Amino acid sequence: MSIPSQYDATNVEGKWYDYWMKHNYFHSVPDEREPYTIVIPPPNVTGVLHMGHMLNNTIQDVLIRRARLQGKNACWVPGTDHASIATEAKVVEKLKKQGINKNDLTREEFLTHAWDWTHEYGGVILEQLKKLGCSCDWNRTKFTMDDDMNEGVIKVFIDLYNKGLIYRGYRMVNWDPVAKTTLSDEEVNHVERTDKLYYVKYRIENEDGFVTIATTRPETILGDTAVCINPNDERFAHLRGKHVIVPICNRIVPIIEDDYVDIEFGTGCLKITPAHDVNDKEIGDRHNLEVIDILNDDASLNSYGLHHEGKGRVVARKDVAKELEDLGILVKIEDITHKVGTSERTHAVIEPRLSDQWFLKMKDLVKPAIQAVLVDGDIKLFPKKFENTYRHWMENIRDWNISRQLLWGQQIPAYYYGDGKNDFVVAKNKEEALKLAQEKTEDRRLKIEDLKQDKDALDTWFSSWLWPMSVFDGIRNPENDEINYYYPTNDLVTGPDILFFWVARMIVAGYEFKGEKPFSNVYLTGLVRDKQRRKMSKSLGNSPDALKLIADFGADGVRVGLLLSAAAGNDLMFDEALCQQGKAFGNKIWNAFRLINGWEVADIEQPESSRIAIEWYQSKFQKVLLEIEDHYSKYRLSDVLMATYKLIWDDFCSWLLEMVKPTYQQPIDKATFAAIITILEDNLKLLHPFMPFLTEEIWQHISERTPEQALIIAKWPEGKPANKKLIAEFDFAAEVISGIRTIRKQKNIAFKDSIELFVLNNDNTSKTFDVVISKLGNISALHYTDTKVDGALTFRVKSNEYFVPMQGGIDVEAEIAKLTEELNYTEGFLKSVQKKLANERFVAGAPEQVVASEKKKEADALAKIETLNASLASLK
RNA sequence: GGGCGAUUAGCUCAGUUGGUUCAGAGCACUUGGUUUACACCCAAGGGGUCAGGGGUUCGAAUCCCUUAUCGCCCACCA
Repeated sequence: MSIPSQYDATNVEGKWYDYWMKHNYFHSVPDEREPYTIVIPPPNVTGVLHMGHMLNNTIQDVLIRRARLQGKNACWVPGTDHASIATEAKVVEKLKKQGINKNDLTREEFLTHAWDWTHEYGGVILEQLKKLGCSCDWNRTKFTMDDDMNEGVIKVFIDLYNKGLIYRGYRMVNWDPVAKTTLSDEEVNHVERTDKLYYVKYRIENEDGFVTIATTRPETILGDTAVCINPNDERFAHLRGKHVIVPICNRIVPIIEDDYVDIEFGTGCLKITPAHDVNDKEIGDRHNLEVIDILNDDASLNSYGLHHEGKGRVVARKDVAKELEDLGILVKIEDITHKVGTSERTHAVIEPRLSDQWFLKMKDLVKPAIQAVLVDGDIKLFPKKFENTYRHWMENIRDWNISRQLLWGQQIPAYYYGDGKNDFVVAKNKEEALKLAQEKTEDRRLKIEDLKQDKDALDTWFSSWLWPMSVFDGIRNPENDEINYYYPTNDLVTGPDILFFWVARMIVAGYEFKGEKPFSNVYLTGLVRDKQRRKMSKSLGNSPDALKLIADFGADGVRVGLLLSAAAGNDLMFDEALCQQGKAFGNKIWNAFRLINGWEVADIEQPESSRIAIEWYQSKFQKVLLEIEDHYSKYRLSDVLMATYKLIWDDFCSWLLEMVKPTYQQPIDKATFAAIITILEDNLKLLHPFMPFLTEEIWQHISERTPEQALIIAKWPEGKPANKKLIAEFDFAAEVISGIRTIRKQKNIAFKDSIELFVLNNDNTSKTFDVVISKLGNISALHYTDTKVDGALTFRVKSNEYFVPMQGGIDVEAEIAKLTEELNYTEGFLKSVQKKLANERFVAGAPEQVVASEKKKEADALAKIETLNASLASLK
């Protein structure tokens, strides 16, 4: 059988994914084993795989595969999110292209289009995750708008309403005029912009005087219902109790006094537009001002805009400014840099707007969630610094606006039966609603046709905050076997951008509806950026095509590339070169396998060098295994990977295989071969979470395996004590070999030419690895000596001296120069150590072992100087 | 405006409670190598006042103060 020298991922990966699927390894059902559960952060149903998903899901797959190898009942629940606002926007866009206006459609018609769209594009992203190797339990795939999920959401809404936590209120909300819906505070991003600040004169009623106000939104002048000054502002004392005339609309409005006004800012005089500013609304409430809403739902001006009616707010702003200028009351325009609220989804500038919306009271709900993370530590955030962010948000939480003026989503289960503000009931369907309404009104004549369901849908996050429970049907059937087995889940892997949207709210929901945390650990990934630190975005075009990357480097290569430098919470500077490194690593292991696979095994005696090499590697493996476990426990996955990488590349390939490798065309002994196979298998287990395809491929090449023996369900290596002394002895031997190689290089001695080596063993070093030194250094004879060897090249390891005799003598000058340099360095080092030791306060103040170690350093340096001087003397 | 975090080799980052193993890793770089596992490779090297300044200490990348730069989160100043 000939095996190609290049590992070909493309032909291998599909094969093993199919094999894993066929044998149902990803599927989990409750049993007696310890569960290990992850619920996927559901991507938007219509989304496509991008770098963020790749990173995120690779991390989850690493965790889930490791748990599986550890013998836990690993369950990774996949699914998608209906993403109300994003999906609805896409559907509206698509309909528009077909010449269909959303407003011309009935709710049912629109939803049909939306479902068509969902069925067409939905799940594409899940197929892409399969290419990445994600071992999700696909039988459990959920969608946040599945019937059972909807039921759960409605149940929760009713429950919270009945507890008095959900209320309907006429409030100032964030209005997205593009999506034509309200947004929660969390969906508003404040971005810095430079705008114009307009100074406008308002004439004082029945006087000649003016008062000047400053505004960035002159069009809102049409909604002004007062002008406000600070009661302590003496400059405006003469205005108290008077009225001004609002320009353009000539409305006569009072001058009011309120402490809110900052005397220092602008003109110290503020126009009040209660319908379009949060603060103005509050001031308006305090002073009983009229509220005049001048905007339509697309932010164009309504009839209060007078002759500007119908203009969009941007145009209206310009035109109003022009009109003010023509009226001669525009005093000046300044540039101002300030933060403007924009929509998370549409990026439109948010209009503060008054409307009837549904809210969830958060203050009490949040209490157990604060306790769990910040006091009890039941839930841990990685990295920890996010706990501060979490605290700040939780402690300043405001009520959650959960209604959206959208069709795509769970419709709010409130039914109106009359015209009054409170003429509604909340129920899971019309029949129940009718009963409740009849009871409430004591009017038995009320009919189903009299009920009208609230048009609004719920915020997407109002369904996804239940995700860890609802995927196990834990909302509808709170005590079912699945929820009791899998919940609370173990780890959640997601980006910090949805810490508030999702993570915090899931914690809140977990305690409220299940009385328990939803997960124990939260791993917050960083953002994937390009190597110039720019965010990856469609508009910049700097986001690599995920599937192309997999095609070029293999899923294993991409996974390694992503995780090589992805500390929790740190942004990831992505560079294709990292995937190349991952691919090269795969090839390296592939070739190690080829080497082993090519050996002919014979019933011959095991060489001592092989015996000791294997013993050493077993210890080294254990040492690294311990490090790896420690890194896993801290979610330091790139450190796990790097430790595995070095173990396999350096220790296994560069050292162990070279040590046991038989000479060309010679067979290998049985004992060594068997040990090497076991070692290779253990290495594959450690690597499997990161490179699942390659490792399974090699695993199955090593020997015939039944489905029960597949690597994906193999047993994680057992921890055993490591022989630290042996590892230290090897490290010493490795330095000796390195010294030999240096001399070979300097003197151009080819490896195939054997050399002699003399050792002056000042250090009383163990001889355990002499056979290895001889083999890897191609030493014909290794002699111990009590005296220096003349006419030889030398090097030192610790206090030992090594001599390589040279035919035709050596370059004395060069040798002297080399020794002199080493002597100078050592003397300088000695000086610094002695200075420390001469300091009485150091000797008195430092711990004993620190002083002892300094003394040892001193002794070592003195011994080394002595040998160096002796060598120099013999050369001269 | 408030808060948090960062600044260590050309790049990306480790560095846990100040002291053996503290100045490290991977990549990149330099030099040499057609050894029959692998050039996606092997071997040997070079490279850092630990952002600047001050302080505490016998001793500081590590603790404190300060300056600078960058990033993130929160916030209704027209």
